[in-house]
Amino acid sequence: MSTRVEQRRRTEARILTAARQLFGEHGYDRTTIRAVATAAGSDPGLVMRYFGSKERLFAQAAAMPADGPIVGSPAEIAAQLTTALSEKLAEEPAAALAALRAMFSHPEAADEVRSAMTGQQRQVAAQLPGEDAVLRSGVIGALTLGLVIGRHLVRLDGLDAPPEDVMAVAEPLISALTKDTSRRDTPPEPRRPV
Amino acid sequence: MSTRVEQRRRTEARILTAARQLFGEHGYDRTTIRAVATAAGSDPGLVMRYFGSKERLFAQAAAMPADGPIVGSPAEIAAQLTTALSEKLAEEPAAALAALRAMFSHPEAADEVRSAMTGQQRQVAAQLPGEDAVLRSGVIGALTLGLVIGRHLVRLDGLDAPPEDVMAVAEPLISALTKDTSRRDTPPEPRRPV
DNA sequence: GTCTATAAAGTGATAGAC
DNA sequence: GTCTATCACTTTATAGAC
Repeated sequence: MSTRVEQRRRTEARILTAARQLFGEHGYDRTTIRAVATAAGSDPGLVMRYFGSKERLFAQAAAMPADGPIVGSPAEIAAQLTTALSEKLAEEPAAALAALRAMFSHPEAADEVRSAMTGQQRQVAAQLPGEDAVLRSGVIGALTLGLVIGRHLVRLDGLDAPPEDVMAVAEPLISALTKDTSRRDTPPEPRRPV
Repeated sequence: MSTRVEQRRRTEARILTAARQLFGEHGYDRTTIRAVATAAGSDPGLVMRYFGSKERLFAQAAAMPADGPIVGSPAEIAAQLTTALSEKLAEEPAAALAALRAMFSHPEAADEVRSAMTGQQRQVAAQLPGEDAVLRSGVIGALTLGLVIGRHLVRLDGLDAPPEDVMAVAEPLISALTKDTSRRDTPPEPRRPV
């Protein structure tokens, strides 16, 4: 309300945005409170005062926005997973990227990512047919992880194509993985145009 | 030859093994020269004397063993990629895992991994049919990356299955990706037994 | 309330004792 | 040749000046 708390809210938001970007670029250890403060046009003491510790600042900056619940037939599940992935490829999800980059050196970040992914995978696996539903759901997770990391973090060759093009290749894979694999092995069938 | 250089060689090997494991577990920054020395039953000064710097120690410990050249028809390429992936899932490639974990916070490690993967992807893409060969080859890379990371580094749910089981799910995907996607979209066809 | 100065701890690297 | 002691630096976190 008052200009005081308004100003503080804005500073906090600036700090969080700067933290998200720096954690996402350099990981946990190499992102210093000093650098965050400078990037946010503030100062280290203030960052500590607002967030208490580097760890708590990270937790707020890298909180993974949970995808909504995924329910329906295999085809519907495939569609929802495809849409979610498509968004993650198109729009550089800053908080998730910070968590993803940091997870390889900062165990707390790994827990955050793992619990988010495990939650979704279990949910999906429970609705998929086949004895290997858990495994297939794990492969969907791996594919998603690989595509997001490969595009935004590692910048793998070929993955810098327009999101629609990437999804045109990924969608049939996800679709196939939502069906019972214990009775198939032939690759996708020819279709029409590109 | 002499016991002197023999002993030294063995100590160097012990240090390298310890370094690989620790870099693979904790990443670059959180692996200290002191910890490596202790794990190798040696001492920090010696590690520095042998390897010159932490960066050079890492470079030797995390050098990615290049996969052999990949050539042939799409089906042959798929088979070779499948075999290579299968090995990476079965045997915990210590050096590669060190490079993979470190790459997210240590740019030098990222270069190492990226150049290894890009080299292989370009090679594969050049031999695949279709306008989107580069993209499909990138998706193969992302899938491979996701599976290796998901299994060994992140321990994603469902990916702790026996390597053969994981490959039974992954192989049709790789096979599909080696074929021209610009004319397909239907998922894999039903087959016979599990 | 905001920021400066500093404390406490841990790092890679080095010099020199054995 | 091997290892101990230490340097120079950087970090988070805190205490207190404005």
